[in-house]
Amino acid sequence: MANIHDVARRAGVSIASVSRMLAGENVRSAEAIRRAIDDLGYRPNASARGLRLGKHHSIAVIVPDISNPYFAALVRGIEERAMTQGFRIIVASSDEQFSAESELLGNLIDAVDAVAIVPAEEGDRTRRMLADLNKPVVLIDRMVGEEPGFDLVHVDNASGAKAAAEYLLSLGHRRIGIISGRQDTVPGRVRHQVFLQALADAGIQIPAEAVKIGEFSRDFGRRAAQELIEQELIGRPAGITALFVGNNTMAQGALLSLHAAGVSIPGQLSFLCFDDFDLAELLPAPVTVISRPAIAEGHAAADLLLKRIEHFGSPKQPPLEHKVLPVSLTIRQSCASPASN
Amino acid sequence: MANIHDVARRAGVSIASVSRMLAGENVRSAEAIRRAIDDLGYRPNASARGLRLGKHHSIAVIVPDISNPYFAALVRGIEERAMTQGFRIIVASSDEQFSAESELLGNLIDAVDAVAIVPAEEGDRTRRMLADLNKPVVLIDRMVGEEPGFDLVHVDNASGAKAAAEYLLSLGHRRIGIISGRQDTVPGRVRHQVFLQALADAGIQIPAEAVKIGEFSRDFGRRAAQELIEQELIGRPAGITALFVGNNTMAQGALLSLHAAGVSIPGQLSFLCFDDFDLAELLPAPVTVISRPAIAEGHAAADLLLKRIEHFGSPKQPPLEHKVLPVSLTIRQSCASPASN
DNA sequence: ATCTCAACTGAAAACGTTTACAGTATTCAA
DNA sequence: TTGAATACTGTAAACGTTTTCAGTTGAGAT
Repeated sequence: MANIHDVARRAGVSIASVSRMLAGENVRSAEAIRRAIDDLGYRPNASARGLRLGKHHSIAVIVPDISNPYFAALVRGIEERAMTQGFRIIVASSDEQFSAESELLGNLIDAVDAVAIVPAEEGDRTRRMLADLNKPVVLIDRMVGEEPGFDLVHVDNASGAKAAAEYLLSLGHRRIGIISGRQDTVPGRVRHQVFLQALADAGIQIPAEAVKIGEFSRDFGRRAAQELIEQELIGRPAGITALFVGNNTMAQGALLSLHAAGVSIPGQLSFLCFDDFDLAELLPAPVTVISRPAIAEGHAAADLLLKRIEHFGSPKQPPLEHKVLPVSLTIRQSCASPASN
Repeated sequence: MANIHDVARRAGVSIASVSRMLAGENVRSAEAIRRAIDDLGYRPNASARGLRLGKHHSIAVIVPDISNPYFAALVRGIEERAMTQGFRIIVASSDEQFSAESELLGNLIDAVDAVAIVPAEEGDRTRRMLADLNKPVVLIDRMVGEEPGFDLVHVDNASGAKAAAEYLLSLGHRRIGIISGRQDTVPGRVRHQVFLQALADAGIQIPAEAVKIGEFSRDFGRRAAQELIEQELIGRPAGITALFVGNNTMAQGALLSLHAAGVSIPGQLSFLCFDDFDLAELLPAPVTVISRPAIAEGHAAADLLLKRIEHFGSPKQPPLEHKVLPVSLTIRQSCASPASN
């Protein structure tokens, strides 16, 4: 591989001129240099440049699982925006594990200028680890402590959960079940609590046995719905008439169980979940959802990061931003008024 | 950020000793060095190391679109395997465009040791571009020319298409429609031709108007099915009784149209497609598919690449490998015998 | 013809590593 | 106690850039 010296020699100039020409400065022999570069197929060495500049033009993106369509879309959004500024993204999946996450970051951190992360854990050790990185960080979707000290991109979980509750109430539901994700995460907790609060405000209390809390996983969704069925809370006169599920993966699992048990939606049960998903509209009962703008979240995260990278190290940092993106209730056909009984 | 000199000074040794200790060699002052490293929080600089070694421990992964669940799973497979060997992956989406792809690669190539790619175009210019990279390359899912000169990971498209045709024939279908992807790609071409050939072998000919060829996109699938409906080829006595679709995204689009038109599956039309997809089993008629092992493809690709990286530059390269992974017919409920009429 | 100023140029240092080489300390045998 | 062999150590060069600093060139004004 040709290096800058080869180019300089062939063009009959010093390496400084080549470097300057590449940087866009005025150089007398620009034409000769350009020709030499073409002839030799020269491309500046990224490591050398990174070493000299202390920059890498890369962003680490850590998500729990890249094969989850929501995170894939998020990554795509970050990628789109970062690319336009000449940044590349290095993607890694944490598997929702703090240990994997911190190891990943340890390996990656020297090769990137900034980190976009959907943290596995929202505890203080995550905050400390990220702070120790000493690089720009943007937190997506989740939190770490009260005052993380990083830029934030969230969706409006509270409004979404409230809208869900009010929609169900407006249809006349009074006995409602809920399947929620981990309460040590912002989306899990906010969606859960706001939904319950909105019901409480209307004087409705959910019986404890109709509340399921666990992992944000398809498998937990499946098991939780299965339990509800076995508890005879679904499809019975005294059972629940509506079910709210905290995210799309759990919802898919729940749907699997409900389907297997032959529960008719919305006939026997109204179904509503957070996060849209592919094909939601094709199901026997197209699912009504609170949908969120995953790609836009990625854009927002990248924008925040890019801005911070630009000013990093300088005395006057731009103020921390907390971007909250709107969600919307997408009404399809999985909810109906409860059969009067 | 502390560098190796700081560590050496604090431990009272030369930088060479620190470097050696880090490399796992025997060093008398290992303990002191370890302590100094901890105290200072020293981490070797990746750029400097990359510059010196000419290695980066990264793999570029180029897919058409990371937000497509199939590619996301593929990436995950590559990631899983690469990670175990201490390699990171740099992901980028080409949007199915050669220009984007080559630009991406131009930017990335100096920062990676190898490339895993699902090429946007299978033409010779792609082959040339990849060959010019002068780094290990593995082609996934698609081809570039007859003799690409790279390692290959494919799924057994031919067997899958054949199995699909034979299954439909065995159910008694004789008038069959097909929606296929771009014929300038291996998956598009092989699936299309083998399916047709298998029918031809049974003496069955598909009428030209029941053959739709286009992009591997949801939108094309939607339009193609819509055309079929408007041509009155579906749901009419003389129409087709079964439809084979070349991949999952087109299938989802087609399902959208069919659903909107109120076509009952498998009552009026048997439906079968290549590639499994999330929720396929939850649809009103759970879709029968030819499923492929996306994660395993990723593993295979990473293994090939890792092996080649290891031997790169040395005189005796391992021979080029072409790994073909099996697919399987997953029978659900979208296919039935045609109503006799 | 001379001077000033602007515009450009090149040599060299620096970024943080790894490693060849030459050197020094340690061990062991005699 | 010496010598040879072994084990470790440090110096310095190299990787390919960017950038400072001190020139050099050329244009324009006088």
